[in-house]
Amino acid sequence: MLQVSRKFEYGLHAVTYLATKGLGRVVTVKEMADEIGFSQEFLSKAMQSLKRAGIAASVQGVKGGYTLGKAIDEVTVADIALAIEGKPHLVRCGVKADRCEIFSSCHHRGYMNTLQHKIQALLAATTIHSLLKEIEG
Amino acid sequence: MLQVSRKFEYGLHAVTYLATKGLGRVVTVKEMADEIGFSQEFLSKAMQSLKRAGIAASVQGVKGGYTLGKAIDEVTVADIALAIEGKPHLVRCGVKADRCEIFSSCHHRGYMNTLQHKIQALLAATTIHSLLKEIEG
DNA sequence: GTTTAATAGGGTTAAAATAGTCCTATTTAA
DNA sequence: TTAAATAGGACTATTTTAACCCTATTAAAC
Repeated sequence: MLQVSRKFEYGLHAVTYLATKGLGRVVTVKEMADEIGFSQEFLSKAMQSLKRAGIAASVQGVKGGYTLGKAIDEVTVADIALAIEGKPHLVRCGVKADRCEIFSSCHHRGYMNTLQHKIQALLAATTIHSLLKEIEG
Repeated sequence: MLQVSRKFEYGLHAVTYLATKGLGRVVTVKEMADEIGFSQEFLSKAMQSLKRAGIAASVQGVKGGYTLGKAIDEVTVADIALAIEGKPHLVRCGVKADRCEIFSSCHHRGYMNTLQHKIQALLAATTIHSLLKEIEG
């Protein structure tokens, strides 16, 4: 259905939230979940993915939490999608050839691949910095 | 995960298959399923959707089947996606506001909407005619 | 007229993906 | 030592997608 996952939406909100708080400020998952308005446990998973990708940095222990791991003009929406949803596959055969019954005779692969790259380029064209500017007006 | 549905893939293959056969030729679902290589029953559903949208035309009864309903330069990949998957909703709140817990406080809606429109524009930029040229080289 | 091969489509089941929860371990400030 | 946080594995529930089954309708051929 060409829809992003909720986990991605959560992650994007979290990153923009962290960004408005500034690079230094350590924010707990609880605070973000309360402030933005969704499930703490699930947001926590998104944060772990963002951390592994270096987009967020974490501080463990009491007084711990998350901060941004990179400058806001060095992270794009595509990076966040990659961190949370993994490599994009517009069509099944991208995941694994044997996912498609007609892999060998398929004529659309070239087109679908370029289409996917173009969509990726759209996501990569927005940095958190530019997204914030759009939000704040 | 930003992936198109299999039904859409089926439909796109069917449309390009019909296109190579020419506007006049009536083709059965069985022939297409055999030739392209997938489930007749499921492809049948895709064809019904394409027919409702006017992209395919049908002939009932013995010797019946499907033909293209429009000229190949008047149908875009976006039209096929719309016919088969319905109106696109990149994010849940597009489907229905109450699908999102934070609808009223959400800051990303504007961006996600423009992103969606850009993706639609990508799909709308390819007609069956241009897709065939790409395939046939 | 009857048979046959096709589309039309409702309804149900099966499988896969997504979302969400639970539990335990680890870390570190107080 | 306690408490508040991240880390992450394992499990469950929900939703979506894919597939299947069955019956009706249509129209050519006989």
